[in-house]
Amino acid sequence: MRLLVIDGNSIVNRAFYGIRPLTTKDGQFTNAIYGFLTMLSKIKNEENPDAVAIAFDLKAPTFRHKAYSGYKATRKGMPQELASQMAPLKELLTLLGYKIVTCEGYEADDILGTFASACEKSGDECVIATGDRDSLQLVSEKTSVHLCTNKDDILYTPDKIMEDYGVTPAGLIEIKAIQGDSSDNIPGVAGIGPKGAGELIKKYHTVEYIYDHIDELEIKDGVRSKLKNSKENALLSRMLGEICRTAPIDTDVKKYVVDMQKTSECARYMAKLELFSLIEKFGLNDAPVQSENREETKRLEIMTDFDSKILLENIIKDRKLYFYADFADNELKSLAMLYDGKIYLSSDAELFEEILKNTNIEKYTRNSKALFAYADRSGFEVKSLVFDAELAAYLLEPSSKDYSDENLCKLNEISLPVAENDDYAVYRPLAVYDLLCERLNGEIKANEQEKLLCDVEIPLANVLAKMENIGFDVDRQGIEDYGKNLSAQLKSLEESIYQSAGTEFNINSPKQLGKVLFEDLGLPCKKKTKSGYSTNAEVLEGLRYEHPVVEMVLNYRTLAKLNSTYCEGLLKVIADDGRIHSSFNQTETRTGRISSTEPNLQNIPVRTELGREMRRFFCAKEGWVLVDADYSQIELRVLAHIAQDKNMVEAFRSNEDIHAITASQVFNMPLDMVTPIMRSRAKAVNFGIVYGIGAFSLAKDIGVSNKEASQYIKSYLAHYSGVDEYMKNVVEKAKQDGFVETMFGRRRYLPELTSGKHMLRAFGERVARNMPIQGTAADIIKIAMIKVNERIKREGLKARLILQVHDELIVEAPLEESSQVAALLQEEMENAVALDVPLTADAAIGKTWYDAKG
DNA sequence: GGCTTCACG
DNA sequence: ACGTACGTGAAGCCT
Repeated sequence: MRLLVIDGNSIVNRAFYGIRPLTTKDGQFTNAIYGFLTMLSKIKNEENPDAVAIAFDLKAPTFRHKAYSGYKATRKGMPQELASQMAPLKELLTLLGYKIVTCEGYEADDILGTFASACEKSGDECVIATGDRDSLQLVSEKTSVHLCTNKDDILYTPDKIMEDYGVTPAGLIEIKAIQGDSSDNIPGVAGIGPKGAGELIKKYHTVEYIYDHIDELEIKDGVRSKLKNSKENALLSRMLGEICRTAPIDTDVKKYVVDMQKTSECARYMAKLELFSLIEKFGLNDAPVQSENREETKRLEIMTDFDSKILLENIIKDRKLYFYADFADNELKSLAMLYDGKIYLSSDAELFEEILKNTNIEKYTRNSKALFAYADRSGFEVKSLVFDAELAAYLLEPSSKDYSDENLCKLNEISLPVAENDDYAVYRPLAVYDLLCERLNGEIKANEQEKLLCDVEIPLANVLAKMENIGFDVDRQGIEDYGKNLSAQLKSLEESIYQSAGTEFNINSPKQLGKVLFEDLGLPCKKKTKSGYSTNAEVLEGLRYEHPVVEMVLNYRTLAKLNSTYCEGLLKVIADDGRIHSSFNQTETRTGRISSTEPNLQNIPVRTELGREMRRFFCAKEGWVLVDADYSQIELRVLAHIAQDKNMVEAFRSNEDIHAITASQVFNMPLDMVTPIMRSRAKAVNFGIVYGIGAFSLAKDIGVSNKEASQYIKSYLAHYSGVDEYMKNVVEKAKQDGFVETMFGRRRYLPELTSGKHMLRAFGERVARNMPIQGTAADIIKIAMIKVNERIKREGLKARLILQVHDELIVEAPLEESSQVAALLQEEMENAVALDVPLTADAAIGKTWYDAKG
């Protein structure tokens, strides 16, 4: 037989650098994939092999995976633009029926050498396709090398090697030992290059012979002394330069016969990568249509009458289960399991618990937070939940609004089976859930997001489930009294406003209010909205002294907000247990933060004293206290780390007031001369930088001229040059990749960057600057939450995490645990990840949220 | 259901 | 010439 062995890494490099950058609409680079497959097709046509093996190096893990355990961030090796194509390429090759060969501890070269030797023994023919002349040493009567160069491909046989180099293939190893190879860290003999090495080997054949007869050789004394000086290096190089031929791989040629079965998947995958010309090249044109037709005729099979025990045994044998669970009133309503292509429906809570608790059943599901919550209420832990399609889809496309199974199937072009009964229609996606999960998981792997999914999002769902179940104790009576007080004040304010304005109108209607202020009273209008006059607080502030009614309206607004959103709003959602159980949404934000709804506990007032009073009603239960810890300047610290800004890193290491230091840098004066005004301006610049700043908005924010504001920014970026560089680079990279990412590989795609509209593009650029910072901070506190819960469990405490507010965690703890909890909370938050700057968190203890917040 | 406003990080 | 900082959720008005 004739075996073609592809040097995968070498060919993919050639493809990447040889073909202009190509990307899909959403920014996935595809030029290396395209180039590889084109080259593969050409080589196959020319060489006509019976079997094909594709060898790859096992790539070193990238830094992100190590960051979780505190590894310092450095990335080397292949550029991201190429690295991001490796996984999709391998997936596609596999779908095309090729076998990929890798081997722990061995490089692709060694795999080539091993195949060559094996063919030698078995009498098969071997053709090695590579772009790298290193492999020429493997040439023999049975092995040829198909060398891909920029111009033409050259086929090397022993004769061709003799013609080009004047030595045998084995002689090439000897030449290399003397000549050296800087790219492989092979030293060779100092001062002798390819020409000199070639002459020596042509004459004396081996390095060993040269050194055994060093004083008898007919060579110049200069060359002799160079050889003598580098003897050790030369002998070492001789060893390093010889390709290993004994990698532990399967060399049975028959196993590498190409067998393409998944034609339709191939065609779809290529279509997804927008490589339409390849579909034709590989003859896959008709594939998708056929497969759609086949799938459409599939009927949904529902099983309702079966023995739970037998099914459970079968599932345990499979070690894997795809299922949906639905709940009603905190009870299991239906459990739908995919087994043997059929849907098994059950409401057997015992079976459900057996499955969830079983470590040997890998569970693939959706809405894992609800599962965790159910298990938490029932008093057991879910084990081996390895995949959640919603969470996976969120990591793949965080800007999406619809993670329903139907939509995910649609996006992945998976057609659903037909349901004959409407009641069962909801299970249609479950019938193809194995396919969907496989597809999503493949993409997660291709994006290198497995750790983010398995070590962050899935465990976090468990933490959030427990937080929702526990809830936050509130003082109902307190809120009611506070609300009554507000209502009374509102009533009297309302009358004063009518009197002052000289007319009765709905103060809550911006439209009516605008008419009264700007038409009836004739106040000057500075700003407009789409639908009329703007009456927001900023505008009203400006009119405060123009007319007494303005101040009253401002007050009215403040009180009305407190009353309706907070007093009335919160009273509506107090549960029977006297606590508020917010929902924490894990797939809502485009940056990786969590959000909170019904009610939103992440925007309880704090900035004004009156509003802050609300927090007195959020309390710990009898005999317990709240322990509240928040990160100090987490986003700026993340920025210092990501941008690797020497100055800013130093500032944080000094543990001084960062805004004051910034002021002293921007205003160029000693730290003790910084005034409060200067500090507050510097603080605004720091915030602005994180948000992707413009001079106009900064000027508006701190009330200085546009010119002055842009001066601040200029000075800031001059002092923090690492930040300046980061801000430029991150936008540049986002334009190339089509997305930005956090330290942990969370992505956000930015189609805005390719927009022709200036506004939209500028927005995309600000987001590119902001998301890696906000997102990394979000990743960090998520990791901290998981660690805090693990720690509390490990130490056997009763304390429990009840709330997260982006950079703040709240734990409810028995009074006697409070100092231990405060210490562990601070410790886990500060050590959640290791950055080049310290992370600091401050913890405080109190009976209510008001008291516990620093 | 879109718009405006305002609460939080 | 454009319009002006990132990320959320809730309430109320109005079409």
